[in-house]
Order: sequence, then structure tokens, then C-alpha cells
Amino acid sequence: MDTGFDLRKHGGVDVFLRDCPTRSVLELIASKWTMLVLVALEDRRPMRFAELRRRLDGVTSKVLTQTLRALERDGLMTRTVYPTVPPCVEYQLTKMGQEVGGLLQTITDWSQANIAAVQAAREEFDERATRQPPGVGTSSAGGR
Amino acid sequence: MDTGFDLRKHGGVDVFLRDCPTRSVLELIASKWTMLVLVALEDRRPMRFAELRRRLDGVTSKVLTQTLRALERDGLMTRTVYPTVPPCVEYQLTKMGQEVGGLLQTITDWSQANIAAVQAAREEFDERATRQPPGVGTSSAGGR
DNA sequence: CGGGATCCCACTGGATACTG
DNA sequence: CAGTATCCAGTGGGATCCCG
Repeated sequence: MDTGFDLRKHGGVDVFLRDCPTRSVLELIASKWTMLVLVALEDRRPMRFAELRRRLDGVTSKVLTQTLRALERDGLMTRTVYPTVPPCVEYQLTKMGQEVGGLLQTITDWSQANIAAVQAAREEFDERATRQPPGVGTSSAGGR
Repeated sequence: MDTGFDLRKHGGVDVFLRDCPTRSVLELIASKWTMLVLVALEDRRPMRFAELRRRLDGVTSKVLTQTLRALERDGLMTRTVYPTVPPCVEYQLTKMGQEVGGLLQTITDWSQANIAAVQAAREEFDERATRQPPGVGTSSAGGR
């Protein structure tokens, strides 16, 4: 979809701007399964459809297909069909895809390393919220 | 929300597993505005609500509030209220938040640097799709 | 200024069944 | 095996108005 945003008329891109196309990349990543697909494919070895579906625990084939199509469309991944029977389709990251995949893996790594602290923060937050319904004592600070 | 997943009963976390709590971190990031908030706050300087709203072009105050609350709950951000009049509220990343923010900034940087290539890939993909409705010639490969 | 309260809808994505 | 086709519920998130 063309949003009518022309790079050359701006001389620069800013992901914070409303109609900047860079936003679309973020929204792609923001899709629930994209990150996992990219990380799963991050080593160069191509993967087949069923293989990916097993790896991404809980994904349905419909949603996986959508995710893969979106990634292919953006040039992050290639889809290769071997006309055998039964069919065999391989997915593999492009160079761009590998770059993004590598960056995203740092996120999943962080997530796995810090999940305990995050959960602790959640529990404390929730408990604090239930004890002090709303009102005073939010987290006020003294004079400024 | 406790999903019933106990870290100690697993001896490890795997973001690919269905009920692994690390998934919740990814889903937080997968929220449309989270990434931008984290990147915007990535330098240590605290920001005020209205300041953030202006920076994140297009966000509504309701959604921004939701996003900020989620980040605070997960311990990535602090919210400090100065009981002045009119009120002044400052948001600032915690150490954890700065870590994630730094990682996410590499994503937005990549996005800004490669958006042209992505757009080109999209146009080619779409054109190819409209010329060959569906059927043969997807991208088949020879023998294996 | 910094939200909370409401209304509401498009779209995501899950479940299920079917096919080349 | 690798999808496509339907159906459908949930909700993310936008618009609008209001309040302390």
C-alpha cells in the first residue's frame, strides 16, 4: 500500500512520523509471529513449512502462511517450491532478512535472560495496584 | 497473569514454546507503539506525557497511556508524579528498559536505512502477483 | 496537563474443514 | 505436504467527551 509518502520529497526518513514508510517495517515486526519466524530462520539453513509450524508452538497454518507471505513480500525471505509430490517448499532468509533476524535474536535472548525480573516487576506492580485502589501515593515525588 | 508455567519445573526458558512467559515480552514489544516509546525514551532524559504524545506522531492519549502502563508494569519504565498544578508526570526508562530500548533502536535504525530496498521488494512482489494471478510459476526450482 | 470513561468498529488471528 | 476457504470471537486501538 502506498501511503503517498515520497522519500525524495522529504530528504530523510523518520520512524516517528505518522506516514513514514519505516513505520510499516515496525508494524510487520509487531505482528505476533514475525519475530519468531525470523529468529527461527536466522541460521542460514532453509526450513520447510511443517518444520516451521512445529517450531513455532501454537501457530496455525493460516497465520503462519500470512506471516511468511508478508516477509516474502518485504524481501526478507525467499520461498522456493520444489514441484515434487508430495510438495516441498523451503523458506530461507535473504541477506536483509538475516540482518533483521540477527537483531531480533538479541531481543529474544534478552527476553529469555530477563524474564524472571520482568515477572517479578509485574507481581509487585499488580500487588501494589490491588492494595491501593487508586488515588494518592501513586509514586509522587517531592518538590522539584 | 500467571499462565501456570513454572520456570523451575523446566530448567530453562524457550521463547518458541507456547506457554513460555518469554512470549509475553515479545507480545509487549509487538504492541504497535511500544517500540517507539522505548526508542524515544532511550536517552536517559525523562520525558513528559505531552512530550511523548507529540513525538509519537499519530498516537492517541488513551493508547499512549495503555502503552506506558504496560511498560511500567513490566519494570521497563518508571512513572514519577510531581503533585504540582497543573500536574507534571515524567517517564523514564529503568536499567532494563534502557537495555531493551538500545536493542530496539538498532531495529528502527535498520528500518530507516533499508526502507527503500523493502519498498522496492514490495513493488516487485505486487507486480509479479498481479501479472500471474495464481497457479503455475510461483518460483519453482529444478530437480533437487 | 495528564489522563479516565465510553463507544465502536476493523482487523487480527484462532478453530475447523477441505484440497491439489 | 502445504496450503486455501470459511466462519467467528476477541480486542487493539481510534474518536470523542469529560474531569481534577
